[in-house]
Amino acid sequence: MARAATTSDAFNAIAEPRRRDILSYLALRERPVGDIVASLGLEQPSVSKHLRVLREVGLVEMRRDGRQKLYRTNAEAIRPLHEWTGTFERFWRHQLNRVKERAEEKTQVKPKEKV
Amino acid sequence: MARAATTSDAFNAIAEPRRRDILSYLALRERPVGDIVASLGLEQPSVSKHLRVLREVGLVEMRRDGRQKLYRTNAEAIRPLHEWTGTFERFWRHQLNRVKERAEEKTQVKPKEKV
DNA sequence: TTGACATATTCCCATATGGGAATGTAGTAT
DNA sequence: ATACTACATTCCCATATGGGAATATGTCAA
Repeated sequence: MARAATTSDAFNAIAEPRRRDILSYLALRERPVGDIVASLGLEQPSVSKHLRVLREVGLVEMRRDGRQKLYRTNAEAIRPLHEWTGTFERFWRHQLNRVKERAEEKTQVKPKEKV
Repeated sequence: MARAATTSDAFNAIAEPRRRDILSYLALRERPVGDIVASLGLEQPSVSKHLRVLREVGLVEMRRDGRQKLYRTNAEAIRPLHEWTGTFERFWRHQLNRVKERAEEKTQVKPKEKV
């Protein structure tokens, strides 16, 4: 088997940096494709392809407006990623505490240290 | 250009479901490779390859213990992902509020509704 | 209809997979 | 040295890219 499709889930879809840029850009408000092309400096077909991937995993939504298509980020779809990464929060807190403790030990050992 | 390397950053590394499983497994405490193989039911070479990817982007750390190698998750490396996804939190909150508002409107329109 | 505009799709290609199988390497024990 | 254990690497291959170029589709205007 090769690598999983970029459309297999949100984790794969956001692996591409340009798609993350697009998501950030479209989070503020809906925009036509042309705005994305102009603002992010990508080729139009490239943007369309990225939008398709994002749409297939539910990360963006689209509505038609005349001959334009207005896209916007569906933040709800990012939430599971935030929650999954959040399950590690207590671990990096512990790691930080350990670092702090060591720093405090050092301070006790070398009280003359410059602050 | 093809797709970015899985080792290009943490976003690409966690796109693979098995690597996410490994990260969760190794977050609790350090483990030898054999434990991962036994617990997650993957082939040993496959686990070694995934661990290499995770190590190259700093998501796991390793120390030798006799003939074993003990791996553990470096939660700090997951933090940037949590923070990036967190930038969308206010947006999904807004979306939720809108859903709630509409639900409340409905309740006013139909006060006889069963609760 | 014809034309212009906005977006999407298709085709081609270099590249990077992830799995399976086989092999390599390092550490330990005898 | 030999044998065994624990991991890592290599080779092969089917598959899925993402970019560029070209083309197709859809919408509005005259």
